[in-house]
Amino acid sequence: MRVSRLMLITLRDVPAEADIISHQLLLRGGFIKRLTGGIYAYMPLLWKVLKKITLIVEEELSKKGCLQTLLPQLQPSEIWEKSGRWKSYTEGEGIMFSLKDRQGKELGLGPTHEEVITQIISQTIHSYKQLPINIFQIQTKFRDEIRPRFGLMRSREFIMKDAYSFHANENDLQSTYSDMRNAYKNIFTKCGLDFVCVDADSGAIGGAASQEFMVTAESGEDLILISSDGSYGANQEKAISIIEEGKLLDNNKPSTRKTPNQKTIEELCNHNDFHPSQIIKVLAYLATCDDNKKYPVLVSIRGDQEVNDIKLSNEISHKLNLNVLEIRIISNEDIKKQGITNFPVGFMGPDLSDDLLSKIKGWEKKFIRIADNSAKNLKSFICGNNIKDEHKIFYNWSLLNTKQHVCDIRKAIPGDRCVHDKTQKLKECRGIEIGHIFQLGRKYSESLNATFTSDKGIEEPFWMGCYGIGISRLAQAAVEQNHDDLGIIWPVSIAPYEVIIIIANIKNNEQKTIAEEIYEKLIENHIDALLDDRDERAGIKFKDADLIGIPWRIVAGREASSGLVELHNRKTKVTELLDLKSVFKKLSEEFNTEKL
RNA sequence: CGGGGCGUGGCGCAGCUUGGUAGCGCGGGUGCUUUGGGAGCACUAGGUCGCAGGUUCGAAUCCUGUCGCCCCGACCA
Repeated sequence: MRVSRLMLITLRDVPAEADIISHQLLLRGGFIKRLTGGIYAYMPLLWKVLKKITLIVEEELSKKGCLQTLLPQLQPSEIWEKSGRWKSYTEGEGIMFSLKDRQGKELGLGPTHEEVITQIISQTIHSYKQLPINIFQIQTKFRDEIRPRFGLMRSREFIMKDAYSFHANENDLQSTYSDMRNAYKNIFTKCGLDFVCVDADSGAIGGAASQEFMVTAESGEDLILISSDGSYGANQEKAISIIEEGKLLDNNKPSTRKTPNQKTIEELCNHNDFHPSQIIKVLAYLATCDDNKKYPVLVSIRGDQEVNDIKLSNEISHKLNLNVLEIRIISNEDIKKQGITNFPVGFMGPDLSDDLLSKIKGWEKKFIRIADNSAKNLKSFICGNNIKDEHKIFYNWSLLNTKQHVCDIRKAIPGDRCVHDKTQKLKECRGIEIGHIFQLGRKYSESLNATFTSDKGIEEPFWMGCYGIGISRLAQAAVEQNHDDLGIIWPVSIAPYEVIIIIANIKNNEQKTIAEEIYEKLIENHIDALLDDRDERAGIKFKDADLIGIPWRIVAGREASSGLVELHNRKTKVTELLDLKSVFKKLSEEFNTEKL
């Protein structure tokens, strides 16, 4: 391609809409153009990048025996009703765009395709003999994000690769899952990215095991925790760790103590000789579920620890067998609105009586009581006495007449010791999620009644897996990770063009001739080359080449008359003055091309 | 949803406090000079000042409403 025909419009100033470097560079280089909030046009240069990523993905998936398809984006509400996701995806903070057609029938714009593919597979596949199946598509997805931001990182319309696998049994699912994990590692390595694979929460998709692939970058939206040896990594939403030993509380006689106005752990410790790890912190939450009911939840956790809301929300989901749409701390306003006068905020114990809820309207009248292991494991502790300005001290669980659901809802933090190896500690880094793989199990096949006949002649729901890659997000993540103050430094494998040949002075015929000769030879040898034939000053061409991040630059300039050109590497910034033969030799080594 | 900020040629901004119907830099076009790191000079084109009301002799500027965009928060007792 000749730059004169490339529609290359670069900006010197940073557009005000962009905040992070990758977004700024993509805009300045003319890779993307915003149409409206969270919706972008992929300009020709970026489309080349996206196609290269796509090719790598297709090639690696094809190696694993995946089939490619293209599924409808407009989807009827019925299949989403059946899977139980219509409400949670369209109401409240749901992310699905929904609309009505002229008959008044409800449709959704696909944010993902579990429902569609499950229905189609169940209609076409009937026997275990036809399994397993692993099928994927690369296409535009729509999500009405609460807050789109950072350009392609969190946009409302984006390109995603999603694959779905169907199996006769769990073992087979697990083996495909691990196949796909390897395929993903190959894909991201080929794309030239630094990434980590971490344990993850499966979120609204649901299912059992799930892992995320993260491109490490300062601006990442996710906090990930990694062991120093790299053998354990998890999203903080999911991370587990060994809790620091607390300070043991003396085994004194249980009693109560007046603690006027000491509502917080800090105040309690300041006024008494307590350590936060000796106190049980009790938090009242309100969970809104997809049965339209609001459930009060009483959470107990050791005073020096924090609650992981995702873990908490998952536990409630499991316990009630419902989807939790929203979970939040019960606010003073809630209490006021409900007309409860004696709610002992700051002085609650795990045994807070359900009687408090008796007059409440619109909430369930019993607390779901959840105790984190950290609280349950305390032999002797301090906790609220359920009366204003009073705490129980030197108490133990057998003295509290209460039944708790005991589990792990503790937030792991950097510095915690690792479960797999006590000598290692978790360190934090930020990541951009570019891939996510799930073992869905039979959640969707059961709800959508998608079955096959097993080798025993019995109808069984499929075992399913699903595997996503954010193609457009990956492109931007690559920029976030690979740039300098001059612009983008694309990894060669996904660069829009591999080589740019600059004619320093277009009016100089020797330069022009030698540049054209190089250009033709590169094109002949299937090297993706750009020829900057614009009638511009050399400086502009250098700036543009750097900004749009072409990995190799050849300059036909001053030395053209003696048959020499410059070969410059964008990343290493090494420049060599070479004759044509040497240039071709070097490039043929770089690109594994025999002919050059 | 809540809070904050911003809407003025393609991009970045000034003007608004104290009303008098738009200006700068970049970019575009033409010409001359220049020619290895976003050139210089001259000329030139391009704007219903987001939109709708209102106040006023007169509104980019003041008032009301509305739409759009960006940022922060979705939090512990």
